[in-house]
Amino acid sequence: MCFVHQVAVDAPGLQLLDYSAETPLAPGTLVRVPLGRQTVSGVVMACTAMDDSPRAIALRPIEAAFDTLPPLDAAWRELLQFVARYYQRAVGEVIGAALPAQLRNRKPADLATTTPQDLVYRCTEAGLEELGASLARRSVALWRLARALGVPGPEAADAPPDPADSAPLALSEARSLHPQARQVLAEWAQAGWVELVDTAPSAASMPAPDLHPEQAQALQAIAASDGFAPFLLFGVTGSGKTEVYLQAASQVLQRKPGAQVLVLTPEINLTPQLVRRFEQRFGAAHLAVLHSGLSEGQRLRHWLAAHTGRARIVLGTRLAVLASMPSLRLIVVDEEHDTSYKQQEGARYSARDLALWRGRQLGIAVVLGSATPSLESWRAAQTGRYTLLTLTQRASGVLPRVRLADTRRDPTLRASGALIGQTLDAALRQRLERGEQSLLFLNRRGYAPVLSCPDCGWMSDCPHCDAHLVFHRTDRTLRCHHCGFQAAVPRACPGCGSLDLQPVGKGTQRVEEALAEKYPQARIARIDADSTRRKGAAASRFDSVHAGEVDILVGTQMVTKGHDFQRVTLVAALNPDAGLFTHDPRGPERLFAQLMQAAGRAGRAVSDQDGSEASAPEMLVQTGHPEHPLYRALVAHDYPGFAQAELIERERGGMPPFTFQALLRAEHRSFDAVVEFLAAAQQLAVPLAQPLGVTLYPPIPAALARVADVHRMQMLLESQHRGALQRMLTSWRGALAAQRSRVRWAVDVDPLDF
DNA sequence: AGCACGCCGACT
DNA sequence: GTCGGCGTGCTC
Repeated sequence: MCFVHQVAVDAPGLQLLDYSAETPLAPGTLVRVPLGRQTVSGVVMACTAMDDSPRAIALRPIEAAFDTLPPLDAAWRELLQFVARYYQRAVGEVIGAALPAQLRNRKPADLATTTPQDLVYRCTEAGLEELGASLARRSVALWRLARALGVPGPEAADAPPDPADSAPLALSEARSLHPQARQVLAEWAQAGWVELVDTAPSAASMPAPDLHPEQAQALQAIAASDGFAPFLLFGVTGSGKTEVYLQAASQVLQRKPGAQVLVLTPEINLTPQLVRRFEQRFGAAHLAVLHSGLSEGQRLRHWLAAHTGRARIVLGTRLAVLASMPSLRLIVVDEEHDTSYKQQEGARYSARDLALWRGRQLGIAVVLGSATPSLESWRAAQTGRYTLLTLTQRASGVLPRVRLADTRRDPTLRASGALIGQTLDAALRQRLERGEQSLLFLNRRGYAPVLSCPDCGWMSDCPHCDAHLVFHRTDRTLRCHHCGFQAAVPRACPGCGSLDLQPVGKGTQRVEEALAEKYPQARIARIDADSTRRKGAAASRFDSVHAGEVDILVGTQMVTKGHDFQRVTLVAALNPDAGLFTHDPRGPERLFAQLMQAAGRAGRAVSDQDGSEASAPEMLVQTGHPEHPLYRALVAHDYPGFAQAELIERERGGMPPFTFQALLRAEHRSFDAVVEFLAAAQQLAVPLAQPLGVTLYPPIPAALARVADVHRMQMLLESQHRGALQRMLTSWRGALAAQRSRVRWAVDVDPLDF
């Protein structure tokens, strides 16, 4: 007697494969199976007794099972299959995205050592006082450990230690700071410098603050819900959405022993404050974090904590939506409009949409939070599919006043290269005089987006992409932000030999330089992808802003996310107009969200020196189109009005959320090959699309038509009905695969970028 | 994705 | 005469 197991194997491009085993294995069991010459991990999806019917392929046996692990439950397996089906990918590819790499390339025996419960240490008062002095000056790793526990650095040796500095440190984290962390911490515990924190699942470790009436009402609605209940929590920055998440989570955990909560956030490294609040409320031991910045070891540990139910709260980025959570009872999606929830390679899933799918599957509440919801969610709330919960009060001060500075009437901006108009200049000087902080943001890093020759019109274009090389002044390079190409700045124009090459446009570096020249007394910091590439660089820059060591902060969108700057009273957008006139239909929506989010960074500064009242928080937008409805809505803080207008446009244009879309993307080094492939694809699509009422659009070049010498084109499909589009895609995909083209292609369902 | 097999250029 | 380039095909 023998049993056939259908296994989802960790190999992109593969559907379920059949393997044999002497004894039946439960569905969900993680196994190691032979695949060609190698051995890979997989998940048993089904098991049947072997019949006598002859098979085309001889079965190979399952090599081993991870029998110390609980099997993946039916709900998770269904999720896996759904993602593969809906996003038109092989199951094997989704497995690769969902399981941590260490599960995928480890043997079951190796796993036993990583499963014991994480230990969490905290510094004692004695430790805070004495530990620092005991450390050899040169052991950087030991200092890293000590600092993580809250031990003050050597420079602060004179100041009395503050017990509030003590921070809990999990052994799993400590290992990444010091290779022998286990031993070192054990020794420190012996010396009485650190103590083990009780990590038994118990009541919350920090009391919850009182809610204001709107928050209480929202919490009440979530708590009272039964079955699948999607909520849109609509509230401006500072209106206390996070506190609603925390207390909703807390209620769920109290109500049902062992229950789990999933909290999704766009980019975890930009939202340390959110992580900290969940840690403080529920204790680090009950929290698992899942994001791409973790080491493989950490990733495995946190994944296992979620899978075994040890973690009560799982906080993570989009990939966390695929985590195994056997007792999931509540899902929160913070900043639900954020486009980083959409995976942009491989299985192009939307974590926000999958969160809703899981919520429906399990019959639980899903809370989507945003100050500027996606139009999809806003419409769902308008039509009653989601329950709208609104927070209008801002706990931490008033909303900043938004002012539009008309750049057309500003003589100072006439000069070529001028960046700071009169209005902004006055506002900046006022902040500098009062010792308050300002935040300037623009969407270009580098010094200038392009270097150009005024004589012959030559531009610094990337030889490998259809994009400009960006001029970086600090190291005098021209860099392609798409393929990484770098070149030295040419001495003379390659076109005509002119020596007068000019930077055109403004990047963060150039703004920083202009500010330094204009305000020599100001302390200026720049935060963008270039200045924060080093690990921890972003955090230390944000810290110095919080500490008041910076007067003017310049950055890209990065600075508008996640961080509350209490001392910032002025936020300025230097040149956001480009976002108004893109060909991207979601351009305005994104611009509005970005500006609103930036506005939220301006808090009510508490003047700490002489007790005088701080400036009222203000946002300034430099624009040549102050009459534009988007800016009008921004000034009025009127998201609903803006959304209403955009939705009317969308409906008129037959665009999402009124239709459903899919994109076939194709790319190859040979342009002709791509054209040929898409022409064939279109031919195949016509007979499939017609009976289903799916609209086909002709192939067009992608927004970035060439990246690293690879040509990219795409073709759009649209339908009134999700189901019809799905059926069309499934059969089309089969026909395309049968083409055996050398062109790389993939279907993107519900695409965000065109 | 790996990892084969499979036919064409520069080396000991 | 080989070593090896990566194009295409398969993995139960």
